[in-house]
Amino acid sequence: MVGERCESSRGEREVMGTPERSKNSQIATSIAKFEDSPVFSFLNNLSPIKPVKPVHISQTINPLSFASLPSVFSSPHLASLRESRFLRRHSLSDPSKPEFSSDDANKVDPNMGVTMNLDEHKESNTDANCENAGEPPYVCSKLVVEFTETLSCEMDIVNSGLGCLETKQVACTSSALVDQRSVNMSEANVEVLGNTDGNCWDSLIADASDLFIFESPNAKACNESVDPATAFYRSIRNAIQNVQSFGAAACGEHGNAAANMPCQPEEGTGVIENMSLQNFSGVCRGMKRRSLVFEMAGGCRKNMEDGSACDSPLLLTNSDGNASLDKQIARTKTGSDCSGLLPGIGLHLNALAATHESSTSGRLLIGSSSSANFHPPTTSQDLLSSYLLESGIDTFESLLLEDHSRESGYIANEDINPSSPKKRRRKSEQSGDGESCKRCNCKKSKCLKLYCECFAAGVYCMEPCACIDCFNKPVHEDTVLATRKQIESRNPLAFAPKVIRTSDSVSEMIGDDFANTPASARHKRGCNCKKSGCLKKYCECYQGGVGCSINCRCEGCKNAFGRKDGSCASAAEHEDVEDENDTTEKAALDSRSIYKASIHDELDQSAPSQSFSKKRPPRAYVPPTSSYSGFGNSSLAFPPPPKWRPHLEEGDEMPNFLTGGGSPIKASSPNRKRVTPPQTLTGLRSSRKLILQSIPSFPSLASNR
DNA sequence: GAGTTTGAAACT
DNA sequence: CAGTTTCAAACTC
Repeated sequence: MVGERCESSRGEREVMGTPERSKNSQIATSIAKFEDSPVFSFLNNLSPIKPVKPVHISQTINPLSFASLPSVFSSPHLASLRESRFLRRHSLSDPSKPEFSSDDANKVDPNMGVTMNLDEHKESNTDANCENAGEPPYVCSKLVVEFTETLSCEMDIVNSGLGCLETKQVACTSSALVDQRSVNMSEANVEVLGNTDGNCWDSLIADASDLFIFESPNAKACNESVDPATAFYRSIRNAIQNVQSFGAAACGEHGNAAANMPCQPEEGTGVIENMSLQNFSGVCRGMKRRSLVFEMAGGCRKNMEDGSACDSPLLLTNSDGNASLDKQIARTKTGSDCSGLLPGIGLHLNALAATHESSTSGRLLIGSSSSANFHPPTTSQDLLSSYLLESGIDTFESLLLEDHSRESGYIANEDINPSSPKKRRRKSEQSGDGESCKRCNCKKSKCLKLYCECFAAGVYCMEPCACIDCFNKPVHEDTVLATRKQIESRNPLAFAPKVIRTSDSVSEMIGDDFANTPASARHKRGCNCKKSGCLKKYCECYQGGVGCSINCRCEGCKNAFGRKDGSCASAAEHEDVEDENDTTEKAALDSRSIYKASIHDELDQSAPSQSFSKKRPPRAYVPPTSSYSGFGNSSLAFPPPPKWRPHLEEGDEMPNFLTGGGSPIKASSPNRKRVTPPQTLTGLRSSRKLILQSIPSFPSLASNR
């Protein structure tokens, strides 16, 4: 019964708000009216949560007020300590509950100074006299404790007397101050005391200042103390927390009968204890929440005790500064760990990489690469950094996302075009184990060389692969990594994409539609075709769906995407001649059908093939310096847009995006090895995504560093 | 599916 | 750095 009453008082505080009801007569009426109601009992069980909300709201108003606290509350370890202490205090306070019971007035909790103080205070309160100037400072704190706990309906207000009720009134004001984020909760209590007993001011202030010392990491030992001073501090702390938790509600309700709805001291002790325990659990919840809020203010380093805690205004406030990041972290971390808000960039990237990895099954080195990103800088890493900078990529995340989207498109497109054997293979692969697997067919390289598409793409070989004696498997991870390192040592960008989109080329495009044309990208190293005329996939430029450029050493270039001499077949030409060119016709048809089928995907992918989807012909790249013109306009055939078609088509070529080998620094072309920096991507943001598409896959670049 | 072609990758 | 070899994809039949 007592427990019910106590709980009911809390619940009624929400329902009832007239201060005048705080009078004893009204209290008694209220008690008689509600205490026996099972409904209220039930409601009271639910009530503890409600009073807290206003507190949070108030906290949101002035979250900065807690700025000074972080130093005290910020440490996760400390947070745990505090939490444990809350629990401990709980257990300690529980016995104090009986204090409200006169029967338990003599009950001594050896552990609890608070209990003692409260008991003493209760006695003093029974005198309805808050003037305890003559008492030691810690006695003054009792007032605060009682006041606050009364607000939390944990205290016996009936015994407090009118004077204490007035004190509560004052306390309410202080609570309001607290709500306004008076910053220092102790001030509120000080104010309360000031109203109740000005003599306690100094001591209380001093104590209040010490109060937070309790919250310090080193305070645990202090907590062990049970001396009166410690007890006093604890009382203050409880009071502060209770004020914080219930102050807002109490402001409007403290005077009501519900607030005064007491746990009648006359009740059986055992019942009271149970009740107290029960009630205290609710209080504890509020306290925990409050503590969490503090911690949140300190940087949100602690897990939210409950879901609402994560919704706390402070969290939101915190999110203001790092909204996107927080959201991301919250999503990835299920919002349970606010510490995620403050992870190092490495952690963030790891998470991203992990996400990416999960999204792209079979990704070989993403995880390691992500972690490897933070290895001491190496030449390759520097290159990557500069590369990214030049590319206008400000985040690895975007790179990852882009790469992922690219793969997605690539995968999606695989379904569309089943023409070639590889397409079929890709398709089967797609339906099979994974999009990332390139289904290599290596027989001698053990899939540990760039010959292997899977390896070059940074993915493990999987079941669909027909490779022999394959080492590119998770079981040989060490070997794979070592090999990759070796290769990268030889060519830092060996795993970088061969085709890179350039803003320069984009800017050269007349219309926006051309921004996504293959001509907007170029093979970094250039091809070295001799016989294929750059009209087959033997040619990396063609395979990549880009035109040849000055970098190419190709002979007889007929690259439909753009010959290195700058000539190009027009769209009309492609349209007209596509039937004429038997060799490329099929591919052209395929590609166009793909375009049509994948226009929507293209929009997202921003692939150069988009232009193709519009039946725009491959645009000849007309480099300003196009000096190679030896291979004229012989071919007007509309070729399939292989390299970019991967997005649309099957993805034979897609691996090339991921596969490396292309080193801007050292061209490996047998005919002419050059030191060719990656084409600078100084494009606008508008072209960023386009650029990103040609960015080397994150894992490949970052791995093994 | 086997064989051929091709050019990048790797090696010297 | 150039030439050669190796390799596997692309291609043809």
